[in-house]
Amino acid sequence: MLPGLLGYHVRLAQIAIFEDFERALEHLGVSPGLFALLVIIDANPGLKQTALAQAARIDRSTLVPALNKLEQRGLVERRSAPADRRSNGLFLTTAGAELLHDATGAVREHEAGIASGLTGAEREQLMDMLDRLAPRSR
Amino acid sequence: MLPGLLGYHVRLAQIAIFEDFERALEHLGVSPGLFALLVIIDANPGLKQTALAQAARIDRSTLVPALNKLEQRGLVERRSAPADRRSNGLFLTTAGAELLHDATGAVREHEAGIASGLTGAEREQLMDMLDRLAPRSR
DNA sequence: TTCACTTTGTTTGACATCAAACAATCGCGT
DNA sequence: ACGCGATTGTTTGATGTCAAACAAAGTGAA
Repeated sequence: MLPGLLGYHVRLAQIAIFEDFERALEHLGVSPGLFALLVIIDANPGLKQTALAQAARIDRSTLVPALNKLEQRGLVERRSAPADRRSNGLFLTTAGAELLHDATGAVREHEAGIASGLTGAEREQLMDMLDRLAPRSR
Repeated sequence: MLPGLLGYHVRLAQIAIFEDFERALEHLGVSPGLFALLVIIDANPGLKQTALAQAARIDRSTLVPALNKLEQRGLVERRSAPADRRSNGLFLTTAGAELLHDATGAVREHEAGIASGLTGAEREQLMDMLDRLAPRSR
């Protein structure tokens, strides 16, 4: 039964990919979730926490301890916005930008590794088909 | 950056599929994880807990509260094995088998829904490519 | 202006998960 | 027969996640 279900294969692939990602970026202390946060902040300096949570597809409340960790490690800064004293603008520190640079290189190698069983065209097609899955939920 | 990564697309697909699954089987109180357990027990009556955990790709310790819930709901039985007093043989009750039957029908509809944007051939190809991902981890 | 409603970040509670430690039991080698 | 190591199920602790509730701050309508 299970081997005929798309969700089963997607879940197994997800587990395998995240395990490989963790292994590839272990020396940098970067998980898939933290990497996504760094990438989004880097591309959108000054982003509010709520907006970052939406972009990263996690709950506002889940983001809080993650940002605390990144801030304690000196990778991200929360600057209270002058216009709206409720919200924080998020910025990468120099150390954060450097770590993101190193992590990006490691992620590229990881990506090549997990896709090594696929041709370039298959890889594109795979991402395309994944995006067309579960249309009701999008 | 993120939209070029396989892991990103797989994760989004995974979230969407599980959300749809939850919605489709909400009336039965069956999550993807519990469904997998029922399917595996049904196909392998008398299975030990450790073996079930391996088959379902979860930790032995994670299985304990899940089985407690299934047992409390009267869907699964733990029968202590006469040959090895450490282990429990797992069996579906009549109620468990009936629930699994209903759930299987709902899962078939769910599967058709999430795959509605794909042709049958694409669906097969998608599962095949997912299985060829992250070869280092298999 | 004032007051209800919304937004923002945070705290708390519930739950799934893994890893480590544990007692009970088993099995094997001597 | 005995004892050491492995196995089995469980408990405990840490982490990541969502949902609900909350205070502080902003917004808009009467």
